Amino acid sequence: MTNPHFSYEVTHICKQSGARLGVLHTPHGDIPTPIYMPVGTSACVKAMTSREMEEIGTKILLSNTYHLHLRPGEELIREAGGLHRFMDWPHPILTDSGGFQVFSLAGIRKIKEEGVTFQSHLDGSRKFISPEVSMDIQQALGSDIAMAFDVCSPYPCDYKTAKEAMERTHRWAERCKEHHTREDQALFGIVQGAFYEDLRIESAKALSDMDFIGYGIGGLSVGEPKPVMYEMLDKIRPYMPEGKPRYLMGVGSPDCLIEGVIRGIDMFDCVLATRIARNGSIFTHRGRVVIKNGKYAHDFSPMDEACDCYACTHYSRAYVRHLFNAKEITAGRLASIHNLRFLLRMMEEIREAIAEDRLLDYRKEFYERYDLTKNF
RNA sequence: UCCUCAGUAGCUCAAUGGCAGAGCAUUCGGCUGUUAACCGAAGGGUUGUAGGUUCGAGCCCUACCUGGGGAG
Repeated sequence: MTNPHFSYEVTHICKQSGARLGVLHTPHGDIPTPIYMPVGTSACVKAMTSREMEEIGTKILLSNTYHLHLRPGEELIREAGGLHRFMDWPHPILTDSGGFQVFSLAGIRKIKEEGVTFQSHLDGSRKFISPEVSMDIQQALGSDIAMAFDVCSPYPCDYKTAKEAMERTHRWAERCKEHHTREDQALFGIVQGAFYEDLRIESAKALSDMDFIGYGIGGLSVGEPKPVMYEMLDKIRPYMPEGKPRYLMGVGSPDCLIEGVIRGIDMFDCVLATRIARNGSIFTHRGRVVIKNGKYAHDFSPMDEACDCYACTHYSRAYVRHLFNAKEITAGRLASIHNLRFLLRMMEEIREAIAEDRLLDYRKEFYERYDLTKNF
């Protein structure tokens, strides 16, 4: 199936690692892959303005069907002229389907074949989202990429439950495809199957047969050890369509980005960078730093001397630490600017490394300088 | 000078005569398709001082010290 608004081309394959370099063309611009997508759940990357998002090099960002449906509602956003205009982001947007919210808000929902009934976390009112409803909402929002409404299973998860969740995800994927009509919006299917190799492979094959424009890999990074996630990626890789973008959903620590790209992933999104930023932690080229710690009270060097972001070129650790200490709202803003820039720049480096066939060297250099066990 | 009230964790305050606590602050940790500017943990005390009563005193009694209020 061809769509005039979307195409994905692989431009280079790293001879050293097999990782791919590509470009995803969308109605709001081209996206170089592999790419990291900052998350703006409620039509806003927390603490950031769209101008700042552009300045740090964001190519595409994420928003969320579930949250925008509850507030302010997709009709208001349609009235505003669509999500791009509403939030002043003229570049690509991907919307998550709400499937993950159904999973993470467990306890106040009931999943049936038809769809999910749940209580709004905002006012307790009864709501219903089905594959069709999710498609309607995402089409009203007008994102460039819509995600299928899936069933995410937990970790650990027994085989029967995982299989049922996967099979329902497949049936729902068909319904999403059936109901999705907007040509200027790409629909991605989502591979599930928990942590069972055969289910993951079965899911990858089933989704491939449905011929989506791109594929999410869901249900990972839900509490399992990293090697377990990496193993799943290795297992399904041969069964993922070669000419389509692969999106590892919800993964975005620096080490996971590299490991994911090496395993053939093209797209990532993650709240980690912005969440830990607001809570006083930052990424640096040497590892994670809890910048609110007392030991930085007199440290007048930048958060990361190797960083080119606005925060690092203008402010010191002591200053940012003071802002956290004083509960100034700018603390979370500066840390967010930095953490997002850190990941975006790292992805730029990864793309360069792929182009120069030296991604394994890049990974080696990364682990030599980036201490996963200590904070500095 | 007298009367009166009050002195408990860095701060503001709890605690029938029966294991001395909370909130905030401090320190440290966690955070992966955001219900998160959030959540968790730890450190911190000769209960103003000195005596007394009591099996047992932060609490009751005496004196003193410090501070607030009042009278003169």
